[in-house]
Amino acid sequence: MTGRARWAIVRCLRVEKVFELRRVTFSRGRVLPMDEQSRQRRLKLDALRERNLPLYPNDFRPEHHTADVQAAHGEAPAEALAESTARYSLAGRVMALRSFGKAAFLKLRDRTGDLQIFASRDGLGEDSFQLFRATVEVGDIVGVSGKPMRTKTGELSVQADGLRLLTKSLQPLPEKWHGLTDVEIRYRRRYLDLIVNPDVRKVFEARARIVRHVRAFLDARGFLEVETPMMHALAGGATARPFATHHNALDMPLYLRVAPELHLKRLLVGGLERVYELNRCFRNEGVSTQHNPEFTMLEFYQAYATYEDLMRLTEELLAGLAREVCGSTTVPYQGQAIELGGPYRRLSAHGAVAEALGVGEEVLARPEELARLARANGLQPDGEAGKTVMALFELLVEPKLIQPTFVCDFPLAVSPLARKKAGRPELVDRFELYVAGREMANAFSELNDPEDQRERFAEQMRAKAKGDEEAMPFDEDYVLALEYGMPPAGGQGIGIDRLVMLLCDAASIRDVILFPLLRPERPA
RNA sequence: GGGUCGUUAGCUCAGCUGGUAGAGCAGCGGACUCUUAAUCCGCGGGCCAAAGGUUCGAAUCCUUUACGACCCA
Repeated sequence: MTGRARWAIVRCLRVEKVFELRRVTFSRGRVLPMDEQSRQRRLKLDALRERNLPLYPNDFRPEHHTADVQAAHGEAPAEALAESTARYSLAGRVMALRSFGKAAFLKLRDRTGDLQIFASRDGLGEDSFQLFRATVEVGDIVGVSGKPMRTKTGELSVQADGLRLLTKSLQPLPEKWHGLTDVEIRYRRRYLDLIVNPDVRKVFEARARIVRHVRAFLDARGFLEVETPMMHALAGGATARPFATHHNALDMPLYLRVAPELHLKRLLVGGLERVYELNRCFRNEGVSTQHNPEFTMLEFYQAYATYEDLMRLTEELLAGLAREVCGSTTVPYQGQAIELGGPYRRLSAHGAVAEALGVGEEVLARPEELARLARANGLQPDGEAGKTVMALFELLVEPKLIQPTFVCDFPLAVSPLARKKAGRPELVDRFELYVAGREMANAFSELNDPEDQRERFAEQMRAKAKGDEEAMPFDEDYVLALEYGMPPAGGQGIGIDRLVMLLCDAASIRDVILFPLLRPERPA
């Protein structure tokens, strides 16, 4: 044994002794407990130290992916592979390791898939093989070079003539058979989830395809993608509570936007005519399987269009997405088959509520009767008829709308930015699209009468004064924009997270957001 | 906000009416050049989420708290 090696071992023993006494490691000045396995993994780096090799080298350049090997030799028989002169260099994470005395099988995973590596003393040479044995284990990232082969059991593999540890994993991976199922750890350490559960990556790849398709769909129709402020002096455009923050240099309160609507419509005033924004919005409300405080919304606005035009556009968009992502307009969702090929059923909000209550629609117009029906369903009517009707809608109708359904003609009281219905001033030209019992989209013919808009804001202020924390603030600057003249237009918002849930058959919004909001593990 | 359930080894989970904490995988030592959850022999590993309480004795019973899941508003 060389002096250096002996010194290294002695040092290890000392280090081990310290750990034995303290059982801790140090991280950013904090003392953390360290378990046996992590300690063992650190010790394996000593074999590299003894040979003066870099612990975390970055000079290996893989020239292929595992899928390249599969594509080139997927069907080739063993004899053909034995004569093949093809050579590959690959890099990836060791997902499984079955070791024999002088040979071992590794399952190597890169972003294209898995491939088996055969590492033997004969292939690597005595020294490399011993180094491999001393340092590499499941979870590590390695670089491999070699030629294709087929094992006795017929599995396509690469026979390694070079194998290097590129990055040591100091933490053990979750168990190979059951994997990682603890949802809390899956969300908190999404990287682990992605390493161990390949389907998770598929969801986020699908999400990227969906977003790309939406953009391409709108771009092809002459819509301009824009970015408007996420920090607003007034959080308008939706009835929701905002997150508040503060700008130090300007010493002013700011709010994270709850919707981009009012800025996008200013752009209609500016003559852009067709605009869209696909980005984050923030709402300061509860967390659930349907709600994350930050979420991604698409909003688009088209001049000289009505909400009727947008229904047709929506059918086209969703049918195209279903074909793109699921390969069919019929998509499975939580055990149900959802048909996204249009046209979708249409019904009026009042009609649907009246039907669910088993009364005539005219009954909803009588305040006493409406209040009585609301109380009979466990609601506490607050006097505003339109709001009461929509509360009944959410309770009785919404969960039953499994197949895509446009719900039309909403009460004025819940629609402060929408155009009044001609001849029915208590209603607006608006629809919401429901799929699988959930709101997927919200659209209306835009209100472009500045005097009417001024009155609607005033009504919101009255509601706020009465304690409605979700009521919209009065946006004088927006009314000023309308006074210059906004072309008649239709506008729509689509919740991208819910859309991804639908197309990926995900039960929880957390399954389609890489890093959903969770409370800190230890309160600050 | 309310209800139900959960939190035990790195991971997946047992642990009965209270009697000193268990398995598989992973890890460590050894054997093995064709495995597929490799196999075989041996060995370590735990503040039972946290704090209080009841008890001779608590992972187990009670209370509170934290975090999470599901359902409801």
